[in-house]
Amino acid sequence: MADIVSVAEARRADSVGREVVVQGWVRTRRDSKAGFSFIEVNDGSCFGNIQIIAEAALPNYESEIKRLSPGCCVGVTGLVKASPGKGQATEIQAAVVVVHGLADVKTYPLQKKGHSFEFLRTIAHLRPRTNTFGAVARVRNRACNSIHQFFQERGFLYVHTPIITASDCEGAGAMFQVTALDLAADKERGTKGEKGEKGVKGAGIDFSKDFFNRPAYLTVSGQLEAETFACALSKTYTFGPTFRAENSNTPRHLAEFWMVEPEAAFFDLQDDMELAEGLLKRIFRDVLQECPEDMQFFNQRIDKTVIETLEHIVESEFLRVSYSDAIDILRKSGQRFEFPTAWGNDLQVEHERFLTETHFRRPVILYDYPREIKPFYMRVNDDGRTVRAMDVLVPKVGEIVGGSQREERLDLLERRMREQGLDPESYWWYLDLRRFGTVPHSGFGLGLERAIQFVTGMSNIRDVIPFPRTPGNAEF
RNA sequence: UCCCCGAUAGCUCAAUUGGUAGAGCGAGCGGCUGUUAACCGCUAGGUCCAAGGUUCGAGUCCUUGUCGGGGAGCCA
Repeated sequence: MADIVSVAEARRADSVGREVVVQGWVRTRRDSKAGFSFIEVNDGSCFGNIQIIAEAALPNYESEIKRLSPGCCVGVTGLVKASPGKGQATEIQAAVVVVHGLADVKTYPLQKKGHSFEFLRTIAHLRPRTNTFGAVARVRNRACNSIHQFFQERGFLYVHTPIITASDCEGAGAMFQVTALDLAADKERGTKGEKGEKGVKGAGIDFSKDFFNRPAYLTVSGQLEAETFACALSKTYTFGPTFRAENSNTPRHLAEFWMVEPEAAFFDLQDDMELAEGLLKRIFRDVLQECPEDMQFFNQRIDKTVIETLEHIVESEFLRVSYSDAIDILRKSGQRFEFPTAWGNDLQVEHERFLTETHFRRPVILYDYPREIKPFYMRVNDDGRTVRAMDVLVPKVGEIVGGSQREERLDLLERRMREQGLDPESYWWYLDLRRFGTVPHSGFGLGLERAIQFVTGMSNIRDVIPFPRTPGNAEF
């Protein structure tokens, strides 16, 4: 009886001699006048295809097999043999070829040739069938697995923070509002009655009658909620989707993206940096080891330096440079920058690129930023002018991790909130963590897609998430 | 949101100073072949993004819009 096996398994040399069934989608078919056809089948289990030898003697050879084209779905029963040709260790001599579904070659959008990523984005439902997007999917899966393993092995608890949140002031950018109200109907009412309020946000809408009796939003970060669990269970992390309604149109931004956010009690900024460095190295090492074929592909077709870069990073220490030292380096560099490099200004992309790509040529962790340019929850240093923030910057992608030691002192935290125009009242539960058994703690956020971009060398973030959400784009 | 660039065959792209639309790949047919981004020959295939405008004449110049790319801001 034939075993149902993956293409990955059938490709292994030790499968020679086995009677197997493989199932997948046709990539190409080449006919030989010697009386048979080569069919390449891929099922996503690995980068490579399995080559099927289909003899003309098969009963459905003329009726079906010779009509097979890219995109058709087949199941093949046959004997795995050592392949005499170049390019593959094994092939399958087909005894039975079942055609599950044909794909009309005139209308099927994917061809044997390479397509531009811009075009593939317009057929996001079919692009997983391409080499590149299959490889991205496998690498992304591997990275997610590594993230969980990394934290689980270190005793971090996976906490599910809410997707819908009522706190509209997490300070990480514009939010998507969530409502169960019929906004179209409410808008009509509003414009009929009070003409003056047209155009005002929420005009004519009474959110106290909404589902949550208040305005609600999609989360921009699980950090504040994760802190509540860190202040009880010590080491925690969240890993889930986050949403930003910013009108960002860049190859590094998405409206919906996945973020890893560890939050750990008794961790200071040093511990936080070590944790971030360890996590990134773990992801890189695992992907290199576990996805060699996919990485080889990225190295050949996408970015000829990715493997070398990742190997180098895994072996070397991330540099740690204070914000103040970074400003000194930039000022003394002799480089001309569009934006001034004065102490107190936030670093611009050009500055980050100079540091990671020209000056240090590797990942850098910057820390101790000016308090004015960082959010309220970051712990103020003894100098009073900096906070314990840290950003991990990598070449090309830029900021991949942003984190900090959190302010655990109630009075200072409240003062910082008022400084930034926030009302401590609305953060009563967050402040309770400092009121009752406060603890030094730290955490960071890792943008999953940016990490995948860095690992694969893919230049546009829209091509490392299955279904990208960006301004004006949610077709699939 | 701002700046720059682009949109022509199914895909990737050409088209001179404004003068009747081209190639490669893909597709169809034929040839050849243990092939592997196969190869060789022939054939078909176009609302030149949309709407206005300038002109005897617009793929080409102008305006507006839509979509895409690059850069910037916001950030992860």
